[in-house]
Amino acid sequence: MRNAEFDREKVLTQAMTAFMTKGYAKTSMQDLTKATGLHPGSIYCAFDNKRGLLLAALDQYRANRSAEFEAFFVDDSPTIEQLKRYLDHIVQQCLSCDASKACLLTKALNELAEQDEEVRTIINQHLENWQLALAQKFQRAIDNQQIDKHRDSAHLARYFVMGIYGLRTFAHSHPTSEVLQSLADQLYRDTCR
Amino acid sequence: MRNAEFDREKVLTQAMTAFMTKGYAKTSMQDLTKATGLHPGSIYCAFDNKRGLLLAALDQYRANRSAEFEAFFVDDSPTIEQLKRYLDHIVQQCLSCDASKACLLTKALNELAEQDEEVRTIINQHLENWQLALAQKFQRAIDNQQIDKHRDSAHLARYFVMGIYGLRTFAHSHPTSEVLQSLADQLYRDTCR
DNA sequence: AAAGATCTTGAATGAGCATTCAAGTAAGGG
DNA sequence: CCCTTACTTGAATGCTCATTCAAGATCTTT
Repeated sequence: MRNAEFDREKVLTQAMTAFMTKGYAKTSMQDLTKATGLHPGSIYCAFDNKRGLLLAALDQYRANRSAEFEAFFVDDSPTIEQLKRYLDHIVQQCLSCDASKACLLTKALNELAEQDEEVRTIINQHLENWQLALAQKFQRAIDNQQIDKHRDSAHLARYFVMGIYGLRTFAHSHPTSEVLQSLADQLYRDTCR
Repeated sequence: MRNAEFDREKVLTQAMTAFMTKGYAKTSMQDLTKATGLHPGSIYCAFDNKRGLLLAALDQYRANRSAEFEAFFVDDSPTIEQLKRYLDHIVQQCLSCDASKACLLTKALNELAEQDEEVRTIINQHLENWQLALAQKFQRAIDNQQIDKHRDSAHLARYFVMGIYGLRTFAHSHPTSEVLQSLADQLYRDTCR
């Protein structure tokens, strides 16, 4: 026996960055060998092919974002304040100049949804889990009387998600932080009050 | 002298469809010759290269969408009702199964924004013009006391645009028409009331 | 320390890509 | 009605791509 020498998490993080920066189609295997430090053979041994590497990267991206999300909801401040801080965090991501401004899930969905049914299904599953997790937070805020009890948590979560999709697309035009923040602030008002 | 034999508008419409369906990178020149009926030489003669064809297609797409937009605002019904009908029209587009569910501008922006500064600038210019046109409609609605006079038309237009970006992304997960419509309805409520 | 198992290496492969260009074809002026 | 001019044609070009694989390296077990 002999174990693989590379750090899977590190490799996937670097692949994620490459895919987010150039998109799936424009990221060549040569780009990926450079980014990951792995030789083609190792990539094919570990991930089958380029598509397999994308799927693995998508999965790690999902896990990272999921942990990042839950971290906003561990303290005991009011849920709507936690939601506000989460939203502000996304605004900051959108304003950053590195690859993290994009969301790998939506970027891949945009590029591959019409071409690859399996990728579409996997990404939609991830996005739906995120939406369901958000709905739970909204429900908690409703239960704690921070949000009007007549509102529907599932609808609020969908609207919140829609707003974040919109913010991310809007960020491509390099708006000022004030403009982006004012959009996020209204999104917060329209969902949490 | 001798004139070109092909119908430029028809060719660009077919190229648009190809780019919207497969994305820019995955649409090969072979795809484009099939879609347009033109031979490679003719395409290179008329549009320089694949990128030139995209730019020409983007410009016609912008013109089509601009005309489509203005058509919603020619009658003399209240502006907010015109805005509502425009939004409902976009929901219908998002629900359709053909290539028209995507927006070529945002699709190309997502794919090329980080790679091609000129394309990004051109697309952002088009999107900003759309946003400005929307702001004028919102201002008209404010002037006619259909919308609270304390609201800012530029902000409302940005929020409306953000919502439409979000709706389009959301549509990739094939939601029911009820779900998508309820999101659009809230977007309408949050901007027009 | 030697054998065996598994991983790493990176050049080779063949397919598909954007682009070119020289030959073919048709229009319109004289 | 011919000749110039321009457009059309599509095979050829050279490049880049994803993928493979046989040789080499390294770890673990005995």
